[in-house]
Amino acid sequence: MLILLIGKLAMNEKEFLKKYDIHDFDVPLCTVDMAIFGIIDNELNVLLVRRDEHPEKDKWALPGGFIDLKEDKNIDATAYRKLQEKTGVRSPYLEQIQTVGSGTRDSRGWSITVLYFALIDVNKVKDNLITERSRWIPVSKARRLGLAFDHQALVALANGRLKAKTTYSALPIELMPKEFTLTELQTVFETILERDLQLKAFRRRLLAADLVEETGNSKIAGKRPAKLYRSTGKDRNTTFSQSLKI
Amino acid sequence: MLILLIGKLAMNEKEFLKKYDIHDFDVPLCTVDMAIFGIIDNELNVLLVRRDEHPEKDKWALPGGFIDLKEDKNIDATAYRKLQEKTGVRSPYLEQIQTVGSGTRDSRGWSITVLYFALIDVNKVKDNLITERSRWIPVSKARRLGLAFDHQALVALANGRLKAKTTYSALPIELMPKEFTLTELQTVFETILERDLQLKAFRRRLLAADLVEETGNSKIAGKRPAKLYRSTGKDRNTTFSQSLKI
DNA sequence: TATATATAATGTCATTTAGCCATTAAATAT
DNA sequence: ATATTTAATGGCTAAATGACATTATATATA
Repeated sequence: MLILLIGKLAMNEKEFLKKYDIHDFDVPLCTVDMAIFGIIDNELNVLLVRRDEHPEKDKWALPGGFIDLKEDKNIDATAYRKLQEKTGVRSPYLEQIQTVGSGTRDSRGWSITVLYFALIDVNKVKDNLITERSRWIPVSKARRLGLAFDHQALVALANGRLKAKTTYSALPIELMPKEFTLTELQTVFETILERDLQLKAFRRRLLAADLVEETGNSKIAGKRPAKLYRSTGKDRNTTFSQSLKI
Repeated sequence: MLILLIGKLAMNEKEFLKKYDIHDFDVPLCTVDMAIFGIIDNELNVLLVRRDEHPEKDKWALPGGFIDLKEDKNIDATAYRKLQEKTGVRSPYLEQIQTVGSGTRDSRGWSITVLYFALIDVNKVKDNLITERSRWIPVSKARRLGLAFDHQALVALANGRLKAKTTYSALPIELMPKEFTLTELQTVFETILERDLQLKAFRRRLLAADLVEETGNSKIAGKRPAKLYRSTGKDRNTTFSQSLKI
């Protein structure tokens, strides 16, 4: 009897799925967009592309696109694929930020986009991928370009998240080349936070948490040579108990 | 000439949109799910519903559903609507957590869900909405029910976010009735954090940040009457510079 | 060669906030 | 009255950041 019942339920579900067609319902358009950040000349840049197609053709936009239902196992895979296509970078720092959806943000109809942000060392990006239609643009200048859709707001969202995380983590290390001086790293932090930091407090914080270590090399930029450091790889997980003031 | 060009572009876009049909592409199924939390008998509960329909019929699940493309202006509106349907609560604390998507989480095909969490005072929920098929269930027991889809993981995600936020904010105040004692509030914090807190440190933190204020009333629970407090309404925005240990 | 200068790095104390534990306060029960 | 129990405060310690002075190491130049 119990088995019969289970059998009946299973059959019902089978029949249900047989008849089920996603196209019977109105569904929103669904995309993944990437805010890929990198540091160029002590400035925070975001990778933008000029749209090849309608709508919003020829406007600058965040790289992104549709989920490939055959290729992408999950939604993170879509983001990794997009990032790979645009930068060639293997293992970037990637994090989902937020999903934005409304009936008005895309002229094609009700649409949602899952926004990710990525932090990469710009030197790792394959040169041939940076073209007239795919460029690093300073975040401060991006708003003047009149980005496609609501991508202006998406850049602001991603930038806000990066800024917030920078007050309680060492995530910006992901933006650095293999070897860097602590002065360079501090400058990157200051760029993101849009304020100056105390030199001593900054170093103490990073070193106490064992987030960076000396490479033994040094770099002559100014007068006295600066020690070069590398990441210990802990920066993706470490959160400080005390956050920096805003 | 320039005007002609613009005219041409505009026409192209118009034509493009005319031909555009979302159903020409394979799109994922898209839902919104809600993890609605409340405190009952000093325990963290989540509102679950028994599924009326296939797939996963009769299994317990998070309340949720499809975006109503005609009614919902944006995706937050979908979440508010779902919450209103299930609880009748007007202005809950609501926050988007994460979007989960994969080809395997739903038997109907590739699907994504935008997960929200809400914090409400259980007393505000209309009694008639709590039925045999829509019940408060302790988070600790939810995992034993074998929830539908990946809702087990979604509850864990939401619970994790709540726990994390409780270390650096006063968000759990949103779970309290209008008037409450600080001992009661501390118990709620301890429930969420799954550890005891220092009485003095807890009060100092909340009072110094001006998050609660005396109502002038008191409540006789044990021996000495306890002062009753109310929220000052700052708890949604305040983040402490120093987070509690985990 | 000595000295000025600029950048790098460290020393030290003040401030803030959480952790901890003892003590006091205010009610009820006996 | 006194014991008991829960509520609330006092006061010290510990940990981490903020602020600023001081020292270190290179180059440039008289």
